[in-house]
Amino acid sequence: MIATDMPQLDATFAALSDGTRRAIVARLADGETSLSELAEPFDMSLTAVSKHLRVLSNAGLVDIEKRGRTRHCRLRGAPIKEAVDWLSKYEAFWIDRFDALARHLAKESEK
Amino acid sequence: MIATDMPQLDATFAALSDGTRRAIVARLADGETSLSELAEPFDMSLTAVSKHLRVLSNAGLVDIEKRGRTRHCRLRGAPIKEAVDWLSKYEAFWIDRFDALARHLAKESEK
DNA sequence: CATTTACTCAACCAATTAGTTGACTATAAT
DNA sequence: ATTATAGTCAACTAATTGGTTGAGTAAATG
Repeated sequence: MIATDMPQLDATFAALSDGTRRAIVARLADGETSLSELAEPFDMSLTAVSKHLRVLSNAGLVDIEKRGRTRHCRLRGAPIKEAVDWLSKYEAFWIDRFDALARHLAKESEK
Repeated sequence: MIATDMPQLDATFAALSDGTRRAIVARLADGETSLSELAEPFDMSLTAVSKHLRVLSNAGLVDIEKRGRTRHCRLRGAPIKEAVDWLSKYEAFWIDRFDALARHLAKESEK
């Protein structure tokens, strides 16, 4: 049998498969914010953005903290790291040749 | 406005959000195979696996070549690289602390 | 106290997804 | 020529997704 059952990875990749949610992640990388501020640049209802945020929250990508009447959102890195770790297993397929060459030469020059 | 429209990235992350498809990717990293061979370990119909493979193919993650009556499948790295490149922008959030500390110390010691 | 702000919640809708089965086509093997 | 293999295609189903609106709650402000 093959390990197909990795719900955290499912959730992370699914969360990142939507442009609005990736934009939210990008925004949160610049600093914590409230939902309203997050929603402002998007051409959709606050409810819609709230739902996207919940998807990110369920995937563990953002932390939502109730502070007074606003919700403070913070980016969490752990799931992103897990995704990168998974993708890294297939490095051989996506490392571009210049990179690969550069690394090879770097290793050589260490000797 | 924010760049939410990156259909290739949408497709790549969506394709990778399913365990069966990730298992197919993992299998193909070990070498090219036919659909039947790919399908063998899974507890689902050949049609179902064929559909998963089509999702991967549409996302550009695998290349399907008709060879006689079998389909030969090969992993393509470019979309994976694009995903890694996107995720790398948020490195600061997922680099683990030992790594981060090590880098910090390395930089300090350079002075 | 009244109002505005920052949300949540429930109900609904249309589109997509992940799976099934049954019928079909094309190639290879006996 | 017959049969088995490798796979596609169409039709169906159940669940999920991404969006909407309208009503409601909780906290800050006038």
